[in-house]
Amino acid sequence: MNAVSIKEVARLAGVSTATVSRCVNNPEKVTEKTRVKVQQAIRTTGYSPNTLAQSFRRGRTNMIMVVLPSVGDPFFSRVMRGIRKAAKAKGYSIVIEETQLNTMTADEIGAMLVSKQMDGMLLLASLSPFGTEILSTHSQRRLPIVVGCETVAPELAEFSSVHIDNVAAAIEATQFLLDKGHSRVGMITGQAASLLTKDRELGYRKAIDDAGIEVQQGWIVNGELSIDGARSAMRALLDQRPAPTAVFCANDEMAIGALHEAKLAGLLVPDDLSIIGFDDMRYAEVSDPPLTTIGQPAEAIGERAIYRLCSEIENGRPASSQNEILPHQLVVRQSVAAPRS
Amino acid sequence: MNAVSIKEVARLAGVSTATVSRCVNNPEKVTEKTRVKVQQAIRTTGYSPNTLAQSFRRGRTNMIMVVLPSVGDPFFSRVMRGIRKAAKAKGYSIVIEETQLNTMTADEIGAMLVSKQMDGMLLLASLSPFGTEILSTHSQRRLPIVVGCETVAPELAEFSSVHIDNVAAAIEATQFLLDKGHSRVGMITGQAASLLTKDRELGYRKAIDDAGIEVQQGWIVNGELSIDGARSAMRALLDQRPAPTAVFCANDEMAIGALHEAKLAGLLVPDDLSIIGFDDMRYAEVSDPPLTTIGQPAEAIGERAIYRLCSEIENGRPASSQNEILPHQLVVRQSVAAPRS
DNA sequence: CTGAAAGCGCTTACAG
DNA sequence: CTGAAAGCGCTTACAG
Repeated sequence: MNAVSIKEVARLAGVSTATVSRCVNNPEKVTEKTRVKVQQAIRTTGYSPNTLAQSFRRGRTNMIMVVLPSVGDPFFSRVMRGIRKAAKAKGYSIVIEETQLNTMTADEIGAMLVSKQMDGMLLLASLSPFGTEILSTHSQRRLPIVVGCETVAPELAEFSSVHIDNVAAAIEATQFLLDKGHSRVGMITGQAASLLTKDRELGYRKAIDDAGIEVQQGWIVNGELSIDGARSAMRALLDQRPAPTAVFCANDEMAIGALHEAKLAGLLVPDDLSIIGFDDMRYAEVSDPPLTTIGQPAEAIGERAIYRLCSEIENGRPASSQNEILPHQLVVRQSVAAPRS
Repeated sequence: MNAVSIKEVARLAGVSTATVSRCVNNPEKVTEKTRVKVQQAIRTTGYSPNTLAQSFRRGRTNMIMVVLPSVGDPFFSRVMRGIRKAAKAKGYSIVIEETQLNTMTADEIGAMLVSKQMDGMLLLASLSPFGTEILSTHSQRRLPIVVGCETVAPELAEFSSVHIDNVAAAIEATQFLLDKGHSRVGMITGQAASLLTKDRELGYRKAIDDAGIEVQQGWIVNGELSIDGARSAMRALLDQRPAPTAVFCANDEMAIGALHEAKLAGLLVPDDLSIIGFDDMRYAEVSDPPLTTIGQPAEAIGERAIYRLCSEIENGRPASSQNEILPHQLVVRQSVAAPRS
């Protein structure tokens, strides 16, 4: 049950613990003969250094905490791939933390970051109570924090970030609907607290506005970033008189729920109703009809965010935050058409 | 950047570090007066104990490692909910580890388990090279390991597990197809290495067999547990002459890919082809048509697995492993019908 | 109730 | 190249 310690290895190899340590960490500082002896002892005991003690002693864990809203969100598959790749290349390990909708407050996350001695944090989730508190508790310590995917909250402005231009992407999505000839365009958005959807909402409003259309009361509905929430939202949208002929959903998860609900209501998509999503998660391509959406360079976001974070860990936080904007892409499939008549 | 230590708090409060420690961990062992003084000092310094040092000193991390195949797999949303709930109730924190298809060998996982001083591990993924090595390296230490969701590999038989009866569930799913009148039933399964799908395959074979039907060459195709893999698999299935009129997919992810591919091939589901999935992940209900599938008590699996693991951590591993079987449930929706003609 | 002291497993100047 | 020794931050018998 309890692991072998360095002492036992030292005893078995007939050397000091310092030498064992060197063999493990700086083999070049040790004679071949000693090294062989020690390696032998390591093998027979099955010794594996106590990371806790190592990190404790070194004052450094070489670990990065990745905070995401939920394991089980398909969007993060690709982001994680980029994260793993970059972390591996830079020699860090990743600790995944879920915030699971307000299960964890900013204070808890912050305290955990410090108390677990993480070298830095990649924040892929935005909780509303996040901003100021994280700032106040940890900003003085200048803990390296990079924000990914999410737009940066004003209170988090001092941290660097890596994401697409959510406003521009939302404008593009909405404009695509407008260009098809739609004039009544609804939107299913996320909780008011969600920064992510706030920017997408901004883009939507801007596009509608620039088209000289007034956003009607009831065109923007909260879909709670979930399938079920989006289904209710879609019902509300369809109850409007006149109802929108096209709907922009702030993410694909909601688009899939909305799409289903529209079909349940007897509408043909895209003939009777056009739907556009956001994210291009892997289920978007195989939905019926395949979903037109905004593609995010998810893997690149993860990768770039880690590189940036590592650079901050190694060189300290830059004087001013830097926002790295990666290109998005409109993915045209079959859930959008011109309005009827 | 570097956190405040207990020393500084002690100095500020004018007490010993031992007293500060007591205030934090056993407040009842300290006078009210001292406690107030210390708490004040803690507040002004923003002290938060170094978990590393704590765990190191205590020889115990109170952490459980949860190993799952991939972040972004929607099935685990609900499992994680159960895990979190139980872990919180029992006072453990969770460390999530992804294995991401062979990115990590059994040895690495095992070494990590020991070196990170985890109190136990919940294994929700099965990699083929897992069994024996984990066993050989760590079994002597009797590290508490519980296997969840997955069927237990023979080499892992000494560990307890919590899962549904995959064989019975697969029989039920296949039987449902048979009962509708299908006689040519194909299956899209996972990699040969996947234990999970091996059991489901077993159930499928048993049901077909018991119906007096011979499983034809080419009826069982590897869909690699992915959407794309399942799409290829479905194409292969449809190339059969005569082609199956119904397909059992070893999980919903593949069912969704297969469903899409069937529709692309011009088939009507369920009229021309019936499809049944496994897992009842959240996208199953909103697929078109809604997917008939096997529902797993995902949250309960997570919860029970953690309780079992905690009990092993606290009371030691039981002499013989215990397998806890939770009830599954056939969820009838609209992707299955009687065969044509 | 409180403090002085030992020690968890490791690494790293410092001598030799 | 190698070893003796100090010390990372904390907790916990042991005295008092």
